[in-house]
Amino acid sequence: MKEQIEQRKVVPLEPETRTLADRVCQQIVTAIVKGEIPPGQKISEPELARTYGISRGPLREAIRRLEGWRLVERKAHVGARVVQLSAHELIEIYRVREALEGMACRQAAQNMTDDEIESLKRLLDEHEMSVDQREGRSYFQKEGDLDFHYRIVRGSKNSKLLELLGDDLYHLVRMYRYQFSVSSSRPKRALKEHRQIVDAIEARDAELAEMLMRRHISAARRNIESKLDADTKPEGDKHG
Amino acid sequence: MKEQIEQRKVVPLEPETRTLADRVCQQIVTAIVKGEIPPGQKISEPELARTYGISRGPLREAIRRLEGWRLVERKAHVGARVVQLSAHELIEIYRVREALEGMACRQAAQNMTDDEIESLKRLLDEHEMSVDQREGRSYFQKEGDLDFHYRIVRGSKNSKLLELLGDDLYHLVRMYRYQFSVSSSRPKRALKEHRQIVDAIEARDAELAEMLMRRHISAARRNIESKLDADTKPEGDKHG
DNA sequence: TTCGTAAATATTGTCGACAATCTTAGTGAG
DNA sequence: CTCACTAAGATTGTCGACAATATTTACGAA
Repeated sequence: MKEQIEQRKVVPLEPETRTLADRVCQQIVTAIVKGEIPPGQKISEPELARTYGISRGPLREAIRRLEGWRLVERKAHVGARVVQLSAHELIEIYRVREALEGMACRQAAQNMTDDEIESLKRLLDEHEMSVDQREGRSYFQKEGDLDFHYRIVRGSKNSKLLELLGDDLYHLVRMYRYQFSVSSSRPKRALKEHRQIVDAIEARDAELAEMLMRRHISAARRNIESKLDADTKPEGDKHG
Repeated sequence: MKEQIEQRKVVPLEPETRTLADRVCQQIVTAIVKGEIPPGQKISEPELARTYGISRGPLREAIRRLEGWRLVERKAHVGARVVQLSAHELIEIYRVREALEGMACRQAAQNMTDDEIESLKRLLDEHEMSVDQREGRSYFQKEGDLDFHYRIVRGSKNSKLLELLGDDLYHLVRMYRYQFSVSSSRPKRALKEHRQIVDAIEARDAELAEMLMRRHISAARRNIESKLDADTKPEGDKHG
C-alpha cells in the first residue's frame, strides 16, 4: 500500500551528524508548535537544559536561532518567552499568506512537474479518506491542510518563498492550530477547494490557480475572524 | 535645518543594556551588508572573536541568530559562511518583494496617517536633491531607495510584513547592492515612480498604489535580469 | 497593613578549557 | 609523479564556573 514513503534521510547509520544545539532546537520547535510550551511562557534555561540533558551553551544557541525565526522573543538579562500572537497578528499572517501563497500557486502552475502534480492528487485522495474517518479527521484539520500548502509552495520552485513560508509563518500557524482549535472547521469545503486548486495547476492555468488559492486562504482568514469575534464580543454579553 | 532627526534611542546614558551577542550580531550584519565580509566567505570563529574582542560564546550565539535570518549558512562541524545568492535567487527575491510590497503598498494606502504621508513626501524631496548632486547620488542609489520602501512597509501597519521584509529580505538586497553595483541605474526614473506611488497613497487609491509598486519592483527586477544576462551571456563571446 | 528598601536568591551573560571533528601536511607505496 | 593513508594542526562543539543583572523575599518604618 505505502509505495510512496517520504524519503527523509538516506544516512540512518551515522551517530547523528547534527549538532546538539540543532537537535534541541528542533525539539523545542516541536514542543512550541504542539503547545507543550504555550505562547507567552517563559523559557527557563536551567529548566530546559535539565529537561533535554544538555548544558546551557547549546541550549542558548538553539534559543538564539529560534529568536531569528521569531518563534521566541528575548529581552536582555531577563530571558526568552514563546511569542504570543494577538488576534490581530494572526490575521496579519493570513493576509501575508494570501499574497505569498497566491504567488506560490501561480508559480506552481508553471513549474510543477507532472509527477509532482500526480503525487499531489494522491495526497488529496488520502485526505479525502481521512475526513470520512473519525480519527483521521483531526489529522487533516491539523497537519494535513498545511501538508498540502507546503507542497504547493515547494512546487513553485522558489526557494525564498519556501524559506519565508516554511520557516517563519507555518510554525506560527501550526502553533495556533494546536492551541486554539482554530483549524478549518469546514474540512469538506476546504478539501473541495484544494481539488479546484490542483485542477487549475494541472491545467497550467496560473491566473486561476492564484485566484483560487487567494480565495481559499481568504476564506480561512474570515473563518478565523468570525470565530474571534464570537469569542471576544460576548464578554459583556455572556450566555443569552 | 535638520528638524527631522531619526529618533533611534532615548536612553543614551545606560552602559549599553544590550548583550554582547546582540551588539556583535548587529556589527556582523553591517559588515556583511557592506561587503566587508563578502558572500561565500567562511566565518572563522577564532578570527572574529579576536576582531571584536569577545569570546567565542556570544559570537556563536550571534552567528546562530544570523543563521535564523538566513544571512549565513552553517554546516555542522565545518563552520558558517555568508550566504551567496545565485543570480536566480536574487531574481526570486525580487519576485517575492513584488508580491509582498505590492500588498504593503495597498495596505499603506489604507493605513498610513496623513502625517506619515507628509513625511514621506519630504523624504522624496530630499532624494530629489540628492540625485542632482554628485555625492548624494550614491546615497540614493544605495540606501535611499530602500529607505523609501521601508517606510511604505511600515506604513502598511502590518507587523508580520515588516518582519519578513525588514529582517529577512532587505538585508540580502542591500548586501547585493553594495556588492554588485546592482542598484537602480535609473535613479531619476525610479524617483519618478516613487512620486507616483506616494500620490496614489495620498489619494487613498489602494488598487493603484499596489499596481504601481508592483510595476516599480518588476522594472527593477527586469533591470537586474538584463544586467545579469549581459554579464553571463558573453562568456563564450568575450570581446568581438 | 502597606509601602519602600535591602539582602538573598535565581537567572542570564561571558569566559576559558577540553573533547570531537574536520582540514591540511607529510610520508610512503605503487 | 600520483594517489592513498597517516599524523599533525586547526576549528567547531560542549561543558562547567564565574560575573553581571534581574527577581524574590525579608524586614522595618509610616
